[in-house]
Amino acid sequence: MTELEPLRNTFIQEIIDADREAGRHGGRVHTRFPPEPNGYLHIGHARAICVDFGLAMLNGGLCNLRFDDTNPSKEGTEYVEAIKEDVRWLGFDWGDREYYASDYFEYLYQCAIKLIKKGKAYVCDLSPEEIREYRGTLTEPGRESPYRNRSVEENLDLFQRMRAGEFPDGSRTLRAKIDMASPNLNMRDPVIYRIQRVRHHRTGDEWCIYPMYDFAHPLSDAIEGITHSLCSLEFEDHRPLYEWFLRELEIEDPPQQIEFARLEITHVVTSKRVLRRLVEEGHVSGWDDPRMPTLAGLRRRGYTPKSIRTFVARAGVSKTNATIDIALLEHCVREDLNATAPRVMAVLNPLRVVITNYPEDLVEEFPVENNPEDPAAGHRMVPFSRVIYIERDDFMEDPPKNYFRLAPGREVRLKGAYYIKCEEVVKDPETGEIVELRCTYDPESRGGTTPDGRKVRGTLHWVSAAHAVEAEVRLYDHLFKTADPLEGGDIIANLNPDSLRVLTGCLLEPSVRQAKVGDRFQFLRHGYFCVDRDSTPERLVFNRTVSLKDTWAKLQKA
RNA sequence: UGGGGGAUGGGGUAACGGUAGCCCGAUUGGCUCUGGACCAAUUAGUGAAGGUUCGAAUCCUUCUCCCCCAGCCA
Repeated sequence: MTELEPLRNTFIQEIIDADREAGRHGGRVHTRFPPEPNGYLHIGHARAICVDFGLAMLNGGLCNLRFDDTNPSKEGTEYVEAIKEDVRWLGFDWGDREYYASDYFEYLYQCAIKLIKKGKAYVCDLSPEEIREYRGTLTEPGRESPYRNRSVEENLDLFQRMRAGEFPDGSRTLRAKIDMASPNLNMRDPVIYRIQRVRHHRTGDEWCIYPMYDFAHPLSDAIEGITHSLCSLEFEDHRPLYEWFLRELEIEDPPQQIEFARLEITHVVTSKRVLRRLVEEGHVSGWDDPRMPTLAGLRRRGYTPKSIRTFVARAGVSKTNATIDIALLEHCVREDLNATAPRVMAVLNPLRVVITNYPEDLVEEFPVENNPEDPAAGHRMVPFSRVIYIERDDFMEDPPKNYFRLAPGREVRLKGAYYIKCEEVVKDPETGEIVELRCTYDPESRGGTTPDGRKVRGTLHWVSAAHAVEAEVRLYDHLFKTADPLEGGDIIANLNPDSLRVLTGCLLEPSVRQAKVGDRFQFLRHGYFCVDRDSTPERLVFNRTVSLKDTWAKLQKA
């Protein structure tokens, strides 16, 4: 995965280098990717995955997959399966190191007991509202809980009875005894265990008390021998707490938490809450709608894992909150697909062309290269006959001077076949719509060049009417029309009404007939497309992954 | 007006006291049987003000702006 190489150029790598030089952690590098199984992974997670796994890989270390499943009310097995599939798809392997915070519940419980015995934790009877009141504010210190100075014995007894299920949900908590006057709110006696009678997806009804993230995370890292615990910026404030637990529990060779910025992209939203809303309100067809920034959506859209890794590496990793232009992501898929996707001719909006001087029943086959970027890809034979279809946009009755395509009296090249000249435009007498072009071909131009070497500026793609395969093509655009989906405060108002255009009756060259779900192609002069899972042999369905850069479109706009 | 972070061309990201570089984008030109790709060039930057120094994006001082934190979420 050489595309991950730029990750060496990050402040995290510098820390790793310094650690190794100092001989810390015995020179080991061991990271973890710790998703909470409460939703689908999205492009934002891709950075975390690439950084966690990538940095381990780049440093000859290991990365664990650990499900942070300490809140059963939101989590479920369906998510763990989806997450595993997505991480694997992105190209990473955690070997047999698939862990769950819930595997450590007993150990965590014992750690809590230890804290109580040290006088560093206590059972608190305050209600959630009271805890909030006692916590103070950003500018005022908190007040100590009246239960703060219970004896070790009483705390031990109460905590054991919490576990035994003697108290109702929410009635008591176990809290770390730190400092209610700390300017860091996280240090104001944070709750480390709550009572919650919710069935856990792995431990079932074994527990009715569950540890909080701040408590479970450092200890899970410690158990797994993690050296560098990488997380996002909002946890910077939690680092003192992370370290407090490790210190109080006398963990040897403790892991260190290092924070970096989340990945934000223009025209994209990565909030789980918002993504869920889009799905639930039907603005998209599901979590894997090709417009969704989920890994499942990107996969269905046709993005390659490699292009996403490249994107993450090129975007870089820092502590600056930054929004990367979606153009970089699109550039990365184009770059990958340009090198690998077989070319195919597809007429999305067909215009019938009759070549009047071409024999009525003749069918010729022309070789067309599968990928000019890759000679090894070879070529295929494409059938040609008297009636063909070209793109409606490739003809203009009254063209501007910089239009190189077909127009009355003009000559163009049909890719790999012949030069044709437009002789007549046939219109529907009622509507005036152009229904057919009547052209002549130059037999001398067979294969795409003429002996006289005359230049033709335009080369069009085409399909033979008699051999064409019909397909549905779904054209996707950014889900949000504004670079910042939150602009103006109303996400829904910023939805791009043209984010999906479904084209039916598209005509493709016959070589695509065998295409299987997930196969990727470049439709010549259009963009990159892949076969959608809705596709059947009778009814092919393609998704546009990304368009080709279109300088003509740009010229038109100007 | 508590605490924790952050500011380098249009968007990202390097440079760790010594030529501000790279990627994306944009623009221009070249090439082309994809108006793609490719090639070349251009564009444009150290948040502000002081200070230290032969020399400052980098060190010091002050200021400005932005992000995060008051879940029994992670």
